[in-house]
Amino acid sequence: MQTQTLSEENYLKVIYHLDKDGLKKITPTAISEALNNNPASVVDMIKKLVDKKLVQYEKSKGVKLTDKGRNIAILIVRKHRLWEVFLLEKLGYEWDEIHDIAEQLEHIQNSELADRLERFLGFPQYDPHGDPIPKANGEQAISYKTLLAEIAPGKSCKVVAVKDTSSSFLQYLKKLDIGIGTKITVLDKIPFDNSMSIAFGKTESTTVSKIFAENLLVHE
Amino acid sequence: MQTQTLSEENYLKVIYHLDKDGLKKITPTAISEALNNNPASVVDMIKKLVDKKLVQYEKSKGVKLTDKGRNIAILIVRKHRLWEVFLLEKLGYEWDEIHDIAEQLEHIQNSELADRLERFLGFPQYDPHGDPIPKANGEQAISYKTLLAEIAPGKSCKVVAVKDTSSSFLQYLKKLDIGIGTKITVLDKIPFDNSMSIAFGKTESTTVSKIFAENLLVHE
DNA sequence: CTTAAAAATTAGGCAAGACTAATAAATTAT
DNA sequence: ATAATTTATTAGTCTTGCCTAATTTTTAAG
Repeated sequence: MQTQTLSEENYLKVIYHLDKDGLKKITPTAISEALNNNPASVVDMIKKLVDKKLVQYEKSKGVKLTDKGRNIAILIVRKHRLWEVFLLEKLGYEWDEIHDIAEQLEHIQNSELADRLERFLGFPQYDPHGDPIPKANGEQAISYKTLLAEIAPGKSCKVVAVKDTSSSFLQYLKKLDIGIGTKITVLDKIPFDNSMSIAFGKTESTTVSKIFAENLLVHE
Repeated sequence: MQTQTLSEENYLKVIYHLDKDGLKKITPTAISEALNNNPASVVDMIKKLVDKKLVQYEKSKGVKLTDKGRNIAILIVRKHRLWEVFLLEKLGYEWDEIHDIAEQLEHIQNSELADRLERFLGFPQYDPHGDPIPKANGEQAISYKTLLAEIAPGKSCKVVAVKDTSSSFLQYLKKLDIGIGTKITVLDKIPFDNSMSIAFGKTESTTVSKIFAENLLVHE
């Protein structure tokens, strides 16, 4: 099993992410926009990836990952998300700092690394942005990410991520003592200004604004 | 503060390691042997590193790291050794598996990473090979290590590190069941070939070669 | 001191992966 | 359907970091 270059891995990952829905045609231009590079470079790389049987390419159907290519991409995503959990939970980084580091860590090559890391972290299901972490066999939990604003009164949810990563928002959350994993119960929604009253931790009731509720991602 | 390429970092690290004693002249050939590449490549890179003011080079005095270059090298070594501790203690890797992974991890770029990792690991002083972990300010614990080869017959010592970290050597140690902390008693030295017979653990007597004894670092 | 051997350097190339500019093909709009 | 526009592709360069072969410089030996 030959190994990929860093660049090849990044292409596979981007193609995988662009394929989210599975319907849209993945074109060289789309890839070049995602990678912030030149379409001509993409065409070159597609040829290389086709040679290596990591993708298929037909002008009419666009780029498709082969099983082999998809497996590699999933492993990279798996590593990325596991490392994000590590950076946040173990090293104490903030939500907005971990992505760039995980972007580097995801390329560390060692056949056992992802599995060992996963075990060490206690088999987390979601990363700190609320995205599901693929399992060793490639399976993925479904992403239930919703905005707090969409939770119905009476229901509870668990904070998985923030949409706005500005430090003013993060500091506000810290002050409230809301973090990843905090369980929030929605008590009431006020139609007038779309604010909501919520309960969490030791706080029995607090009112948060519409903007607040639209920037907190939760799992039901 | 501009960042280094992977290759540049590897050169700085190798030059730093070659400078251990501080006396020997560091030549392009020595570097090429350490990196397992061609002297011509080394000459190219030296020019580049001189331009970046990371090393100085005079034919008569050889290659010297500048303060800037040395600081970068020390940080790489620091990261390498911290990651080794992580891999061994947290992820449960074996002694001989960690080097190659740390070799990749040492290049992860983030200004806070080493410090956070160090705190997470509880400020370890030595890595799993017994080598001191440089502190954030560049200071290093002193290495009190001696070679097994220098231990007099009749005396005992404790393994603290290996000099050769090749996996062939580490695997040999594993097979013998020698690891960090193993107590070894030197029974005899054979002047003919500088081999020595030693006792350790349940092994009452085994003969090891000169090369072996010169690659095992111990504490009397 | 002169010669042989070793080390350093230069010159010229190569592969990866990016770029620009030019051209061809496919879409979209008229 | 044809023109206009957008997309894809090709050709030719560039940089990084490596290589080989040839040459020069240094060191070591006789």
